Amino acid sequence: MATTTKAAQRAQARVDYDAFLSVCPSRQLLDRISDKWVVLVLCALGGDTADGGGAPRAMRYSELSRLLAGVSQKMLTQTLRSLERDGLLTRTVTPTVPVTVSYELTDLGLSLRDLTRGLRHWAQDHMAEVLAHRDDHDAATS
Amino acid sequence: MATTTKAAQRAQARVDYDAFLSVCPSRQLLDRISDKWVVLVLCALGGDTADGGGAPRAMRYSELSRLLAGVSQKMLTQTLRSLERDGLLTRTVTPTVPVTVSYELTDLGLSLRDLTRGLRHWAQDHMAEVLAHRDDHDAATS
DNA sequence: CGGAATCCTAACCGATACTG
DNA sequence: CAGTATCGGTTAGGATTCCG
Repeated sequence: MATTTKAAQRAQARVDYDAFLSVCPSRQLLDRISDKWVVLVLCALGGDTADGGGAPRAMRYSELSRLLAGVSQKMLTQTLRSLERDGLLTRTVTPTVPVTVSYELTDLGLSLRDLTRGLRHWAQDHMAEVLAHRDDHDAATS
Repeated sequence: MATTTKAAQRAQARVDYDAFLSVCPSRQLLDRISDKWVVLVLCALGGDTADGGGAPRAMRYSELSRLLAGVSQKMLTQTLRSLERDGLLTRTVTPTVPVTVSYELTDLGLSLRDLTRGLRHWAQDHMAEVLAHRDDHDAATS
């Protein structure tokens, strides 16, 4: 055995490359932010509906579920949990007869929402352009 | 058989819910943007390195590969292809002896980079805050 | 109502090997 | 150098069912 071993080389590489983006602490957050459902939940709770208007407001679980629709309750719950854990939203349980739970963005969550809103608007604004490029490319490489 | 059938109900639901966010055309773009490697490639080509400075510049495949490091060539190629297809960057092949390929952001890509840069900065700025919340939460739910 | 637990498939993604 | 092709492990994520 012994002799170099690819594993050792890989381990070394894993140390070397970390310089730029890999273990940068913001990477973990970036990964979290770059989650599809995270962005959508932020949009929903932030009142950033399709028309771009609306004020932030608390919403109940079922309300979110209905609004985001395409999401399974598993993903919704999972997303809400992680956002709560990170302090981007608060979860309030009201022990009424059938339990009532409402979610609301914190200041931290609101600040992030401003950015995700930008992403949404960019997507809307440049949609046509991107689709045009896509067609050109597909036609050229057919 | 016949009788309602859950499948039919689900099919109906699938039509109903599309109103808000599901089939909104910006959703497809949002999904693309919300990709980890897409954001990193944009940062790299946009000159948005860890220190936040730098001007956009063309980069070669191997250069990107080295800079992003954690990425496999499969993911890098795949990401670059999709970005090229969407017109966010250009791929230029120079038929030198060993082929030279360089990638550069288009205006469209640059406009998106401005947003992803914002995300990166948000992540850096609020990193500590998020981690603090996370600790609190973990301690409370232990 | 608002979840948690289970199962199970589809996709992502990394490692390897081969091409031009 | 800059890819493509293939295989396999890991995980995301959907459907279903049950619980407080």
